[in-house]
Amino acid sequence: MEIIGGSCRFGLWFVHVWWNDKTVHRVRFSRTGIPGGVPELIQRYCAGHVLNLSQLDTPAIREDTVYSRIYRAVQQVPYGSTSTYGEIAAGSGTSPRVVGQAMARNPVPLVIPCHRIVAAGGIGGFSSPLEIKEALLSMEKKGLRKGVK
DNA sequence: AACGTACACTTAT
DNA sequence: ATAAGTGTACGTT
Repeated sequence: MEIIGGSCRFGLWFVHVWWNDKTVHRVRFSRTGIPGGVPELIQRYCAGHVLNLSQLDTPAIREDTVYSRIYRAVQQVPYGSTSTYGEIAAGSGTSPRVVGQAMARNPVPLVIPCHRIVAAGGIGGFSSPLEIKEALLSMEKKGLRKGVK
């Protein structure tokens, strides 16, 4: 099946998604939108609904590699909570530094919620503006508090 | 194929 | 505050 691209709004940014059916191949953030739609789940997530995007399928978690193991561990982190690089490392049999690398190269943010992984002593980093990581976390926190919205 | 360097970190001085 | 330790990837020999 052919991969289609689309975007949807998230706060000040646009989320670009390349996907087909229930499989998401690539996600990235941008200041500008592109034509086309995104999976309904992602649309609703961006609108503030409390839902776990890890139910979406992505090739990145199917490989038999260290990164895939890490990504699967990251997907276990529930909406609105956070984990640390160290914890993910322990859970996937590697080292924190590697987790950082995996996050930095994450092809599908949101689907693999790398924004929920923070440093032991602070928020840690983010490839796109750190602002986005903070916005996502505070949105999730807010969503939990309110129940749904 | 080996080698050096770079990392979105951590833990121990 | 600083440094040593960590596992993997990537570019350069």
